Amino acid sequence: MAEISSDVIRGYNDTIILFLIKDEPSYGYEIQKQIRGLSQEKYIIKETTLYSAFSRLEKAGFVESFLDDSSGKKRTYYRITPEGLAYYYGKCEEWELTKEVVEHFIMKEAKNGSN
Amino acid sequence: MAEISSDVIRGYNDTIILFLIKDEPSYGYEIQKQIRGLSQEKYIIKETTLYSAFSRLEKAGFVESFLDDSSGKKRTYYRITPEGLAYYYGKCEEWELTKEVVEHFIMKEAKNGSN
DNA sequence: CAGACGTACTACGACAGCCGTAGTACGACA
DNA sequence: TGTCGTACTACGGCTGTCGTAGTACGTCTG
Repeated sequence: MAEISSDVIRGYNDTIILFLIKDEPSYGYEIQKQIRGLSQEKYIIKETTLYSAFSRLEKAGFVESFLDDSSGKKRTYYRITPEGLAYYYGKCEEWELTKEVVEHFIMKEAKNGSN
Repeated sequence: MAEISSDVIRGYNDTIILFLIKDEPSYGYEIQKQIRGLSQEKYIIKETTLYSAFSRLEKAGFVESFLDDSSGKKRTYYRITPEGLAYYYGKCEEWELTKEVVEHFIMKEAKNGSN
């Protein structure tokens, strides 16, 4: 059973995060669980990867953070900015292109049979 | 016009190279041109990226090199090994999985319209 | 009430792969 | 003779991922 290598996803972690906060703000732990769930355990983002992505995105102006402890837990929520949304849509378009390109070099039905 | 960022392809450069030598050996310059051509100029691999991939692949036992100057030019050709072929097919399967996962987070028809 | 467990992070440093820059070398062509 | 295209090699910087570790607080359990 193939596993997804992180180098493949590398260019899309930011995009995945933006997707998950684009309708409503969320926070690290929750996003991690959502990625895990939506990918059916096929992709589990590492905490350090996730939080460093947040700071990168905030530095870039693609997300804004705010604190909320109304749940009893202190959490840093992230909200997408208009620039972040534009970036997200750009990445979606890029994805379509990338897919097209990569598939020139990929064989589906790779092989039937043995070793 | 979207451009493909290298981080996206990062996990697939090796796969692309293996694809291009899997039926017959080839060499750096030629492979570079093939990638450019097959992707319709959408992906242009950098020389340094390409050659460092070759040495990585050779170290891993996925390709073998040999010299040929019968064309008047001295060239280092690379030939895929059985292990390299197996790796290639594995990557093809991984690609299908990756595609599936990423597309949970991508919106097609991202937006119609302006800016 | 102590300790384990789950939640929610932060800090630090290593490493891999991409890429910019630069340089070599040689043949063809003008 | 000089420029262009071919065919590389070397070096070093940078970005993003990830291993390891540690903090802190709430809840649940015995």
